[in-house]
Amino acid sequence: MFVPAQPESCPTGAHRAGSGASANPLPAAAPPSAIEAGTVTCSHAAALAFAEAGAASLHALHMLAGATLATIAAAAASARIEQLPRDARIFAQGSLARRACAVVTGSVRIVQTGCDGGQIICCFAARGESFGIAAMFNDARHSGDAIAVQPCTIASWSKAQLLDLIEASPRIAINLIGSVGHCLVESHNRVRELATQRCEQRIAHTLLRLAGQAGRDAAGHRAITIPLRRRDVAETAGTTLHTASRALAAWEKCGLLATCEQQLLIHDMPALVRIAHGDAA
Amino acid sequence: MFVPAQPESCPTGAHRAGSGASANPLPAAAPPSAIEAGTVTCSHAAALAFAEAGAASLHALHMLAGATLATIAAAAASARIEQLPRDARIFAQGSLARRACAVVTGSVRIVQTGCDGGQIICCFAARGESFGIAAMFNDARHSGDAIAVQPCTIASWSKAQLLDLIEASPRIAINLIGSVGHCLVESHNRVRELATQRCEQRIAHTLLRLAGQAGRDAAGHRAITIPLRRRDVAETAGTTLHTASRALAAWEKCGLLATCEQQLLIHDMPALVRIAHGDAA
DNA sequence: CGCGACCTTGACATCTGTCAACACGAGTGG
DNA sequence: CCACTCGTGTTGACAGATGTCAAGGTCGCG
Repeated sequence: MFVPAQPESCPTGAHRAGSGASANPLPAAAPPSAIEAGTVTCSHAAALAFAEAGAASLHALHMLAGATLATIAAAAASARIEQLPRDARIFAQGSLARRACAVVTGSVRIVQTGCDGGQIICCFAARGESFGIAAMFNDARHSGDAIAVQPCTIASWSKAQLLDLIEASPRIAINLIGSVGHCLVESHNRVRELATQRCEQRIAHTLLRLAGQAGRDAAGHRAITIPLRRRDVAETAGTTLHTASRALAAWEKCGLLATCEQQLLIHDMPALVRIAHGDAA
Repeated sequence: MFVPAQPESCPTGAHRAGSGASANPLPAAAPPSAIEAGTVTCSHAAALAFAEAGAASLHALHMLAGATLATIAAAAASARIEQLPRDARIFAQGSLARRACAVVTGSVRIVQTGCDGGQIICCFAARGESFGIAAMFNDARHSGDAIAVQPCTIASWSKAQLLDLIEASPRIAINLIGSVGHCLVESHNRVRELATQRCEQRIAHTLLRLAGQAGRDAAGHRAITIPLRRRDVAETAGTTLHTASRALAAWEKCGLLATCEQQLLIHDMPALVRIAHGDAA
């Protein structure tokens, strides 16, 4: 359409395979690209349950916000709905983007690996959010792996199906522009933070963003509902595991936050905001 | 639509005004938000010339790629087309996104300023590209200033007009998703580079990206048609003026590239690619 | 001539990535 | 049951890249 050529940087899977660095070879355990291969991993009973709940659960998808009931029904009819286990790979970096995906339940992380082995987490997709959209509409390849952080229910549509839905209800396209646009704005914020702020500040920003995206309020604290390893925090904040670990350990020590079963609980939001602003330097 | 709340980070104009850092107060010379205010700065003669050329020039816009002649005519009919001088501000960070813009001629840079005064260039928009889209479809505020790098011709539509166009031709929405999606992919690449690569590599990547986006081949070299100050390179690569200057000066010294009237000429692409890959460490 | 915008260069401090070692729990196989 | 491996997290020491501070140079312009 308007992408003149493959960009010069090389985050593609093909390159990655050729890299000698191999900081993170693909986990042999993960089934390759469940969605792409059409490998439905849900049990029969679960499938039935979700067929019933199907249209109902799609109501909550952001891409269908404001759509008519007829549109939602049409979307539900053409959607492929799958249940995937933790760590399943939904699509692979470098593969052609054939399907648009949305998270019905669970959460997904999009991981990009550079040809030098450097990894970052592009973003997390939480309940209701779409992912894998950007590449599809450019007829391009996915710029990262999509991995199920938790057991997930994922809805997906082929490009043709999605185009049909859009033709019938441009509202979906509007929503998708908003969705991708929101990611873009966040990404630009991350770029600025990476370019101009300290590690500590960036980690704080990362937590605040995640708390805003997938937070749940509880007794006196706010919990990030996406399970996070230290490594995830590091790769989202654009630093190393070591630095992230140090910062989080220090904050735990002074009671600012706590981790409980890979869930982060933020006890003192104002303090975190202050750190993010660089006030408490 | 689906943005729960304003993110915790604070790149908005309002914050910026309150910041004591003020590394870069707004240039007093620039007319405030020409497009927003409807301040048409083109001469009468120029206006006439462009009214004639109007529909013709819009053909080249990526957002109208593949659209029918009728659609393009409709777009041309509702578009506001303006000529802006160098350094004009097309919209301001923090202002409500009311109009979708596209570059007919010239080029635009989108600059984001953090509340701490930190600045980055989110992206450049070259001929044919759209900008200011992401924020508009989220009913949000612009995440950066849009500044004319050169004298520009800018087409713009109100949200209502654009929605009408999309209703009539969903293809436009598809193109816009692709456009925003392409920005997103590039932005993720930048995030990865910032998080994992050295300054030199990032500067090299920056130049390669710009050469791909707005390059012109000439006798034995490739020229970046967007005028670039050292500072622009630095803020695009996510480093300081000083470091960027050092790297570029060194590369000029060994004949890898040259600058001529703010135009960068790359003489040895393969070498630049090698540096970007980190081979020539 | 003075001033501002832009660029260059040098010296230095320090943040943070890298290397290394260790602890802990879960799973696995003997 | 034990030994072992693997993934994950923590901590310390250290070097080096790069931001910061400082000074000066060039060019265009009023």
